[in-house]
Amino acid sequence: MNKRQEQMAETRLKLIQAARKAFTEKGFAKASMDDLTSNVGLTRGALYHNFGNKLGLLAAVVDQLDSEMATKAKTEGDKAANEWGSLLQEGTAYIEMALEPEIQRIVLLDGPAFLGDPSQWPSQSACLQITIEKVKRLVNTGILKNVDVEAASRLLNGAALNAALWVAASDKPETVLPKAIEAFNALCSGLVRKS
Amino acid sequence: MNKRQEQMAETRLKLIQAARKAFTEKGFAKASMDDLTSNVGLTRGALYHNFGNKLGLLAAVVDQLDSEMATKAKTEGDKAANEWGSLLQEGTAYIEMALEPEIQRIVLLDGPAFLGDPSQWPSQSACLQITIEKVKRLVNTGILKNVDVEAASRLLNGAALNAALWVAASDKPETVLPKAIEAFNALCSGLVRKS
DNA sequence: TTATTTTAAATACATCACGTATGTCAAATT
DNA sequence: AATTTGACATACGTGATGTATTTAAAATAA
Repeated sequence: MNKRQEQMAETRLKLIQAARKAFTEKGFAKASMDDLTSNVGLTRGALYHNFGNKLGLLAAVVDQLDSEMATKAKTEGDKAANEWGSLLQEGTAYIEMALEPEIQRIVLLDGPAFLGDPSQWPSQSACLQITIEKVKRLVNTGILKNVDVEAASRLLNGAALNAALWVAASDKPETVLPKAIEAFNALCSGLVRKS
Repeated sequence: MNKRQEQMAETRLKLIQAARKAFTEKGFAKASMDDLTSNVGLTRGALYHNFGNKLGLLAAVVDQLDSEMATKAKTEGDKAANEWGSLLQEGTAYIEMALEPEIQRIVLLDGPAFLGDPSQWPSQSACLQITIEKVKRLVNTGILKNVDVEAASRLLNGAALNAALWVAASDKPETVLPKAIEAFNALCSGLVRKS
């Protein structure tokens, strides 16, 4: 790799790091690009050169977070004993991740508002893809009803997201979280094929 | 009522109308207050006098839309033969309403991003309240499992919302909509107490 | 090694939107 | 009829984005 490319990769990392912090703390709309760049010893020149504009930077940040989420969800899901438990585990993991301010603010709130529907993002919402894969397998093995895979996956993700928003905004998250997970599991059971 | 108050009420209506239009077309962030006020023959002076700031105007608009949604959902739900069907009907109505650009852009995307968690809005999300009432009654009559009412309601609302975002962003909404509704019904059935 | 070209990033500038401070005129009050 | 209130307009300051230009360092070529 070039010395130039190395340098550039480093500034991209720096900028994304700074953006994650700034967007989380101030929200995308109120985060100043002058501020966040100077925090890592750069100027907006670097930012526009690397990401085109403010939205481009947001897209890059969302992409990074989304892929981190997908990895984590998959890891957690794989810990379960069977495929069905795996779906529940992934959902739980998703709810818990969505409690992190970084995820919530950037991916769940600002992301859709400024970049539009997640399924049309460049990253194509890796997180949703994971759920789709899992549901598809469960439908194919006959464990789940024969519902539309993408529909069911999107609904599950949506439910998990709202659960997380609720938990995060509540006074006592630790009390509310188990209730959210229980309700999520109940909803999931609605997809099971009746024996 | 005063002549002055009459006038003021009229300008408030005008501004909210203009805002609904502008926010829907450009999104909250990119909507210019100079533009939307001049569209109804006013200036930003009127806006700041009546709503304090840009966020105040958004809150007023969201409040209006939210209460329209709640009314509609209730009306649709009341058409059903029984309480259970009523819940499904409300959910369906919610999904269908969320297809309207106005609802989607302002209430579902910009609202949470700029005003925060819907349950903490001044309107307290009338829409969610309706669902909570319905679920509460179904739990009390023993039709639903003994899950936490608010948790279940929030998850249902979240699922419906994401379903709508999906349908709206799809190429053929008319094909996708029934799939979304079917999946929603399946999820709901997970809340039913086993006989 | 030296000269030339590329290019990552900085700087300077134009534009535009928000919010505040001030002004104005009609309407309500006395 | 005089005075005060207040709904809205106007003028201005601040700050943020995006673009055009410049700089300087690294890659390439001679």
